[in-house]
Amino acid sequence: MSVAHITSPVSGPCGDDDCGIRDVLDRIGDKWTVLVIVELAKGVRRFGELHRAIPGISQRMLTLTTRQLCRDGLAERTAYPTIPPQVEYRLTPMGRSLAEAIERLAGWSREHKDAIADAREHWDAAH
Amino acid sequence: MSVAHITSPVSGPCGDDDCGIRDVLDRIGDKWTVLVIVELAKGVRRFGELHRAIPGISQRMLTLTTRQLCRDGLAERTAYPTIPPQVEYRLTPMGRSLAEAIERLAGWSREHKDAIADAREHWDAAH
DNA sequence: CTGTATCCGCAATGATACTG
DNA sequence: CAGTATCATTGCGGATACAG
Repeated sequence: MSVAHITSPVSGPCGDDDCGIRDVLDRIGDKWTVLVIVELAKGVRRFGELHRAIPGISQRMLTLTTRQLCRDGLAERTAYPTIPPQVEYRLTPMGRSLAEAIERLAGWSREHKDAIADAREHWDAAH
Repeated sequence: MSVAHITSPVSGPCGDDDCGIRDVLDRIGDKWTVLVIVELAKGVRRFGELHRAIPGISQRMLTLTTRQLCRDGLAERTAYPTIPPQVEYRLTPMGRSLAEAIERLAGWSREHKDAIADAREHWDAAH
């Protein structure tokens, strides 16, 4: 019982009103999770397919990322005991709803990408 | 010249279709940015107010975070040369639109928080 | 093919002291 | 009050080798 909650400096029980925000970011704010979700949003994918579809990710990180998605109930893993083994990942309904929310954020990014780039240039020029 | 693109394993020019997703996360995926944005979404805030409103953040990280928000055109800084000095931060229109997008994500989190917690318990029990 | 197990470096963050 | 400067720490993620 009482698993060690060693690390929870900020993501505590939302001290004020940011309930949920830190939660999401602790879940998708890492380097690879969103990319995996986005790829899985396109359909069922095998381990190797994900690996190839997401350039730069290591086997290790892909394993860790998919595992956490499964743990959080955002994805499901199906292993076929064939030889060689074959494993499929797919989003759960909850995972798909998260994928939609992420897509909206991506939309924001696309809309404001240029404005941000401009702001940066402007700022960098003055500093 | 060809500036050294030493590190841009993923955040490159969106190799496939995830255009924008990595961009946003590179901007708000860190430990403090969203918290500052959310706090500023409530209104104008002074440096010290932000510091107190966001438990656990260090002066250093608050400085770095606000500065990046300004650089990206998401927030504005107004310094009054009084004694002691007084500095105000506020979101720009673009910053407010991002705050809204974030709030929607937070909404998702609140909606699915329990389901995720359940999924974790279930998973942890079986592993 | 789909992972595990180790080792390791670096970048992000924290802590502390100092300044205008 | 609102930073800046510096050092210490830590944990994420990369590389590599190995396994079922």
